[in-house]
Amino acid sequence: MKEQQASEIFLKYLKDGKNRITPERFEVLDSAIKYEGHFAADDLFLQMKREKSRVSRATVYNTLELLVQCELITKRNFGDNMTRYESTLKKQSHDHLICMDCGRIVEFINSKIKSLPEEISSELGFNIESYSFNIFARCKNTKTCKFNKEKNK
Amino acid sequence: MKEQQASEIFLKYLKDGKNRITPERFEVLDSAIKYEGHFAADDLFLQMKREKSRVSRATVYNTLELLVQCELITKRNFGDNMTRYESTLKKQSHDHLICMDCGRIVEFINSKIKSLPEEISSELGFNIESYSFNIFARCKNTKTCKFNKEKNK
DNA sequence: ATTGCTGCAAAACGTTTGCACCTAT
DNA sequence: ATAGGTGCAAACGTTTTGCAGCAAT
Repeated sequence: MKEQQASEIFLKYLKDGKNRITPERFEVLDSAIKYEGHFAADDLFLQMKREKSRVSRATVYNTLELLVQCELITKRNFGDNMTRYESTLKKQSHDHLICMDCGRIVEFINSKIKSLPEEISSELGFNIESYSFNIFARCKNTKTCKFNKEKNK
Repeated sequence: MKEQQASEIFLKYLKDGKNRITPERFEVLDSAIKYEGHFAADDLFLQMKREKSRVSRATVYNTLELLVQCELITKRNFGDNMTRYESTLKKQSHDHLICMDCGRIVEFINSKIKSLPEEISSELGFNIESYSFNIFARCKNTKTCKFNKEKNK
């Protein structure tokens, strides 16, 4: 998917839902797509602020929710009570392993997981919406682990 | 596992770790075991307070962490930025489906998941610590869904 | 003209911390 | 005697809200 397509999808979503089309919302979309890796809402807000954007914190938080709803970004939870987001643009669906020593997040794809969430939902009488599968682990080889929780968020 | 065994496990854990053995800590253990289903730290604190316990909020939060470390309770995250706990006493390991309409939490056991987290960790060069697998879904039959997010936490 | 969206600051929320006192060792 | 734990309140970091003004329809 190209960046321009993302704008089009967002535009369509806003129109269909009778949401207003504002420059701020597209600023947030652009910054979210540009952001490398996982980010908290406030990370994005601060980054935008650094780049002299005038978009407010409230708007960033609100817009991220809209972007989740039209599936341009994904919401993640790595067990630290902080919502993280991730653009779906360049990546296929994947899951995460979080190193409990250094906080590093490793993405992986495992074919055995793929069908499970839908299968289980159906069995239980539900329609799946999404799922999250996180593994919490520690590096076997501590040399590769930087023991730096702060930098790897 | 019986409740008394839990106290013994906790006692052993505290001694081995050179942590002090205090009545407050065992009060928290007892209340956590008694609590039906999943609970937030503050839920437990308030419940204890209602039952005239004098244990402080800080002690409840601290002790819950100790109980997680000796595996008497499990930490959960259902994507709402709130840490939830659950006694491991009466149940085997399981995963959760959360209804996005009513907030109901359905527990399930699926044999295909069991070995996956360890397998994947190992492949990636990590030692597994724990994992979380949550499915977010909506009731197919809306009649069974109470649409009451507040009460089903 | 009418809503809905925005920016700002303040409030809310769950959680953590600082500190003086206390208590298990 | 001395760490370490406790209770309390205040602080913290993330997120939400209230409100006046603004801008997309």
